[in-house]
Amino acid sequence: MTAPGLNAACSTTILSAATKPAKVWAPHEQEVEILAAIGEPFSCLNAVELFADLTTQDMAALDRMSPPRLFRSGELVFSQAQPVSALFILKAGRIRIFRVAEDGKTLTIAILEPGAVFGEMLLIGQQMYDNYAEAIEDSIVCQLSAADVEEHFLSNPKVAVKISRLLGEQVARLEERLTDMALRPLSARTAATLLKLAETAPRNRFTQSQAVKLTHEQLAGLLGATREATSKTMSDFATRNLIRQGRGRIIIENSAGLRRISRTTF
Amino acid sequence: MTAPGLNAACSTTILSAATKPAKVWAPHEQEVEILAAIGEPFSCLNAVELFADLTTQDMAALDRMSPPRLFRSGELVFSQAQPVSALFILKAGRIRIFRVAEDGKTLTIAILEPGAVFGEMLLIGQQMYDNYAEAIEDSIVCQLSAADVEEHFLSNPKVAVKISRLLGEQVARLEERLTDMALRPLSARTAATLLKLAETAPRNRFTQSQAVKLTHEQLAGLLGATREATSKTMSDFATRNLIRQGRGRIIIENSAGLRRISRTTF
DNA sequence: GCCGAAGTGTGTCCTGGATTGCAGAACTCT
DNA sequence: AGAGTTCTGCAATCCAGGACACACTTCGGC
Repeated sequence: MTAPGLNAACSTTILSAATKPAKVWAPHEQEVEILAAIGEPFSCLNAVELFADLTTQDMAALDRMSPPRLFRSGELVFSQAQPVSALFILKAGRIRIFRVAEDGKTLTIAILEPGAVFGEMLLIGQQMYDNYAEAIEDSIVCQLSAADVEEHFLSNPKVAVKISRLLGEQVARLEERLTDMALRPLSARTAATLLKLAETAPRNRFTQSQAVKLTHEQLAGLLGATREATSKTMSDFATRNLIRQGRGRIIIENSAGLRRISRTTF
Repeated sequence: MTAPGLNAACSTTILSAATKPAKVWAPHEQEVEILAAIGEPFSCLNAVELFADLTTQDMAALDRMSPPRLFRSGELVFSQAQPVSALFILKAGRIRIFRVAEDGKTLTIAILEPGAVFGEMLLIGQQMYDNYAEAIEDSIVCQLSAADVEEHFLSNPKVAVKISRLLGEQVARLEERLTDMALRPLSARTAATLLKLAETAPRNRFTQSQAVKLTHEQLAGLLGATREATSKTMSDFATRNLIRQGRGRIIIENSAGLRRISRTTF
């Protein structure tokens, strides 16, 4: 239950610690909390599906080679300046992967939850990869160097197949998103995105409602829309009782209704 | 030189035959031409980069199992109704991969040239894959059944790695396209797309100009825009001498100029 | 408690493309 | 050579969202 899975249901203590953003480098007691988490018994590797087929020895070896590192909320994990040369595993916190246009506008490709693996492009010898990764909460990230990955990984056919599957899913998701972008109005995209995000989110066992922990601005980045337009859509949804709003969090009230809207074209 | 590569530079006879569309099933002499191509000495498999690492025996075996099949211009290679259950190799002609929205509007995901492999999602056990594939010229396609692929393929780690690379490139392309869609105006997207298409196209050795063989409508499908808007952009480009137009083909005259526009944001 | 920052609600104006509806030009087939 | 298709070119109108510009509120820090 403390094992970091793909959803955020893990290790509440870590998460709640990471939740408090500390923009201006204010090392206080919360930092100790986070740092404590680094030393926790659970390695970066286990419980990450990608590594499930490794031998215990390999796993241990890799684990020793992958020092956990803390990124403050707002810090860049990688960028053009510091191009990807490693495989990252997100242990705690949240990371936003995004791209930047010439004029500075950005589109968020994904928002990662603990347990996610990123920087996978390196696995396939891709140099050109102009994505940025930024911690949107204080986050703990382990990194495996390219060489280590090469040695322990690509040799193992089971892992290779798993990587293919991973990438394949990503392709499917991206194609879906692309067509949404091209031929669906903002309202539909918003509804769809909320639902998708909710899947990952923990469900309140009593009310069955689910909370998405994002600001309108972050959501807008994901939708490829402006903050204003997104806000408008959200308050529209709110008045229709499809969602409830709280500063930085959105609670899905009526997922059926959202699903209907998400299928709408006009 | 007759070997089908990833660009369209191969086997001119086949291609020119396939060029003539025959919408209403009019089996005439052109068909014989196409059918003749089926029997040609070159197998579907060799010269496709994905299979380069197979043993000659494996290759021969697979080749025997992959009957070439003719699709008329306009025919569907697969769809929801006939979901993907095989790996396809495009031997001659051109295939358009696309998705459909509820209201019937479509977005073209890719336009494939001879030598391309598609239906790769099956490789990774993806069922949900609501893409359609349609021949936009008379095309010859070989197909490998899922079982055959499984047996001869996934066992081979080199091939697995190659598949990863393939998918990885696709991910990169899609992310690029997604951000273009989200934050670039039509003109920029059009220019960028033309340039990308031109890469694949053969280059006129004298003028250095390259021709993209698409109608405005097909291009619009790729851009996620209407035919009209695309036409407008194209004639704009034409008056600026960036391109020259011909029914169903666009000749790049000034790729530097296009590149400049493709980087523009406004 | 107070202050500043971050997050949200609105309102107005303005524009890039979608929509609609034709008309002419270029091919293809017979 | 004629007839039906397929492409391409306009032009008029409409509208979802972008760009700006603020006001208000909630929160975390001091």
